[in-house]
Amino acid sequence: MTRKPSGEAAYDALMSSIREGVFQPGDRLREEDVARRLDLSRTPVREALRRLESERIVEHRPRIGAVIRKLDHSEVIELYEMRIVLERSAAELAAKHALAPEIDALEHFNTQIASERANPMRAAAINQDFHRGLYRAGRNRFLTEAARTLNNSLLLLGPTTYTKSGRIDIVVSQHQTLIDALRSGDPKAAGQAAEAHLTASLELRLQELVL
Amino acid sequence: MTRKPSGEAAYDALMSSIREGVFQPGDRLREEDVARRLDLSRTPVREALRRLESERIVEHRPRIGAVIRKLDHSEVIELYEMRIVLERSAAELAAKHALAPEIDALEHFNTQIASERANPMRAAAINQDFHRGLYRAGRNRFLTEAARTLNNSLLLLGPTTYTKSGRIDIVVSQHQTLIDALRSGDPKAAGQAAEAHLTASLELRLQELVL
DNA sequence: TTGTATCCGGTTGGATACAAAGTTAACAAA
DNA sequence: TTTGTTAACTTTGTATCCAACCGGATACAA
Repeated sequence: MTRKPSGEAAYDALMSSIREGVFQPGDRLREEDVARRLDLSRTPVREALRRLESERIVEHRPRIGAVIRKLDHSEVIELYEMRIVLERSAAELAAKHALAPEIDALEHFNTQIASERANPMRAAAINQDFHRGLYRAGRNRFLTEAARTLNNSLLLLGPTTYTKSGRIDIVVSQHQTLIDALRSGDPKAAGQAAEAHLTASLELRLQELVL
Repeated sequence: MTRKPSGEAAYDALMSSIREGVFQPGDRLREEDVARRLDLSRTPVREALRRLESERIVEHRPRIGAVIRKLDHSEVIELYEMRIVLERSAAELAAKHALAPEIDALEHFNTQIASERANPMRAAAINQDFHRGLYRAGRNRFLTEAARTLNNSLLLLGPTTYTKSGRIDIVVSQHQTLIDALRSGDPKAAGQAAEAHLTASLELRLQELVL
């Protein structure tokens, strides 16, 4: 068994740290610091940081270090706008290409989300699976990859908004609308359902950001 | 004047080489070779190669080196499909956000393309400007960035298909349809114009690939 | 002749050492 | 007290060095 390259390990570790909020937007990541923390040399750390830079998670400021990006208001809007673009397209494509078992799987995820009403963290995780499944059903690797990158950027905004009571039920029903459209192989309806879903999500996010 | 970091220079150099066909899909890029050629050490070269990898231009094969990717048939389809997604969205957004001078600029580019009928290379270059302008008018940095990456992938397919006689006139007229839609601020029409334009482009590309 | 084991060369993976450049802090002067 | 200047320090940029690993070639045995 060949173990995974350190560079990748460093990338994963940093990603997790960001996901868990250990590093916050605005934080500096000095190569030497990170290297010490992960018990590696600077070389693989650098590699990881450059990768984060190419995904626009960090900004590279010479002589300062990598800084975790802050998204200003307009960037948040653009981010969600882009997410809507991608997800609408994924839904349209999935309506054309998805096989019945794939749609079944989506429905299964949605049921699980509903049953985890009490546990927002868990529900959010399954929600990720749902969306990943949708992209995969769309059968376009470039689209899937773009979505993955975009989701990473989304981490910069902090944890997902699943705490509001009643929110989960709304999400589940929106998912169901999408699933129905997929089953009937209606790209247009699927696209609109996805768009409506994410638009709602954006509105909620904006309400939170105002706080 | 601080000169640009070698890593970036290496990236640009490699990118140009690919654009100009010096390196072809399937070619191996050994770090040491590239380093010698650019008169650098392996470190910045590595950085450039990793970046190319993250943009899916090269594939990283341990102990073999970076290999310039070959796109199989289904990937070509997916690539264009994705391009249609992005450009349709850019057109829709541009219809909402573009200022009159921006649309004027697009029209100017289109006129230039028409006047360079005799020089396909030159026309292709201006065509790039046209599309870049469209994205910028869409006012979404994530979308613009995704398009940039995708265009790099497109380089893997070789030079653009502007040689066919009459092709340029068709392109120009399709661009004009799009411009008209932008002027009337009609996102739907703009999106459809963009989609029609790129669909035609895909068809042509596929005809060539069969050869 | 074919299958297998072993060895050697090539290539990347990672670490360290050194150079260059910006940042910051201290100090002096207004 | 504030501002300008300088000098030390911090941090990245690049080169080089060593180690690990894979692949192929070769030799030996069945």
